[in-house]
Amino acid sequence: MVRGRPRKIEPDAALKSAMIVFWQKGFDGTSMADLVKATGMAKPGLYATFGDKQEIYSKALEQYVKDRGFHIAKKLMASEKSTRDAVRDFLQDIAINMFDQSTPNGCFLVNTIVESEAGYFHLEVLGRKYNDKRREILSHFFQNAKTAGKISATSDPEALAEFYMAQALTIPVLDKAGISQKSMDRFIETALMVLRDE
Amino acid sequence: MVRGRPRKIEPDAALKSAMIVFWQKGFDGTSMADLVKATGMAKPGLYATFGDKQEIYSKALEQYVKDRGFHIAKKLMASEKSTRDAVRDFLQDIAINMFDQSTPNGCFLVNTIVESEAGYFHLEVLGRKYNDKRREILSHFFQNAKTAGKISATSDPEALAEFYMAQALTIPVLDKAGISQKSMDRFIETALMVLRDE
DNA sequence: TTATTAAAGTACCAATCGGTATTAAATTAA
DNA sequence: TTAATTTAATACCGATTGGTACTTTAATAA
Repeated sequence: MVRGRPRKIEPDAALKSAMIVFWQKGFDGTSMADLVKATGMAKPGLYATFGDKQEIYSKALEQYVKDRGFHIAKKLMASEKSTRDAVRDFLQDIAINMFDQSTPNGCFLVNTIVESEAGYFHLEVLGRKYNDKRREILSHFFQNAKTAGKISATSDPEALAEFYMAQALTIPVLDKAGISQKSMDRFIETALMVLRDE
Repeated sequence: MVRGRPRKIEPDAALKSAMIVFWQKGFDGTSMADLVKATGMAKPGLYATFGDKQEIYSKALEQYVKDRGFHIAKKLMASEKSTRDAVRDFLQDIAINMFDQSTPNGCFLVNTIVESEAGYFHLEVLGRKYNDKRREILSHFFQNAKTAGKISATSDPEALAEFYMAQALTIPVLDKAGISQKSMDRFIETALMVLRDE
């Protein structure tokens, strides 16, 4: 059996709470006191369990991406619909998350990319790493679609992957800018016009 | 003549310096000490001239949008090229600003939109206000193009305005994500496929 | 000169920042 | 019971936070 005093808060639960706070208020906007209040852990417990503020942020972002980011991209890969319809689902899945009132607006990954600045520890590296991963998944998707003859032989899978990865970044920004659900739907349809022949 | 001790730093110059710092480090990431160092004004001078930190931020953003944001949109309005070519210029003008090494990466307005969060003073209101203005200009552009017969009668000017306003928000995020100039060009060409018939 | 005006500059405020040393409590193994 | 182990909890650290009171300096008007 495990010796010592039992934990009051499980690390995973604490990390999830910390994620919400960082997502909502950013790295600079979040204080250790905020994390203490949100997680229910005392400050020394946070340091012992996760490390310093930067490490808590890194681990929170990692959990966010694993839980949310890749899940949608993998659903895209598994889709058996037409390319156009599969991409529509992909963008709509992201948009639906935006209007979920039980989580903060926007996207934690996009926040990280935008808040990062050269010399600002590894926020920058972190944001790019996860974003590149998402673009790779999209790249495989369009590569597969091309070899399967589902999209035109003259289309550029890399360019399409880059474009729709960019749209996946845009949707959270539009959400933060206060766009309506109706406008969001129209935006997605317009973005799909790039694939109008497919 | 003006009585009293002459200013060491002109308010406009100080505001420009403050703008760069806020642009680079965000509202939370910028301290009053940072502003003192950047502007050359002492702290009491900043308060007397501009007000508190929030007011300095508001005025810095206002100056940013007036100097940079509308200038590009107005150039679009004045363009006599085809709709497609005019929009290409519009997006490329934004991209060129991104790779200007004399200013921070990204866009101050996008940073404001992303950093803002419900209940977080008027960052939110501020960001939306300026963004709406830009969308209106784009809306007029596509409206004009439609009545002039430069784009198809079946196209939706509001949807096109919304889409390209969104791309104008995306370019700075791509810049922050570390995209290359070559990829940026390819991205713009892909985004123009929405107008491929025009 | 001498007021008057306005800005610069210094020094300070309480509060909060990220981070840690230390002690108290709760569990298991012996 | 006792020792060992692990976490919780309190209290504290120096540094920095946003913001201000007060003094000094440099100009003009009388």
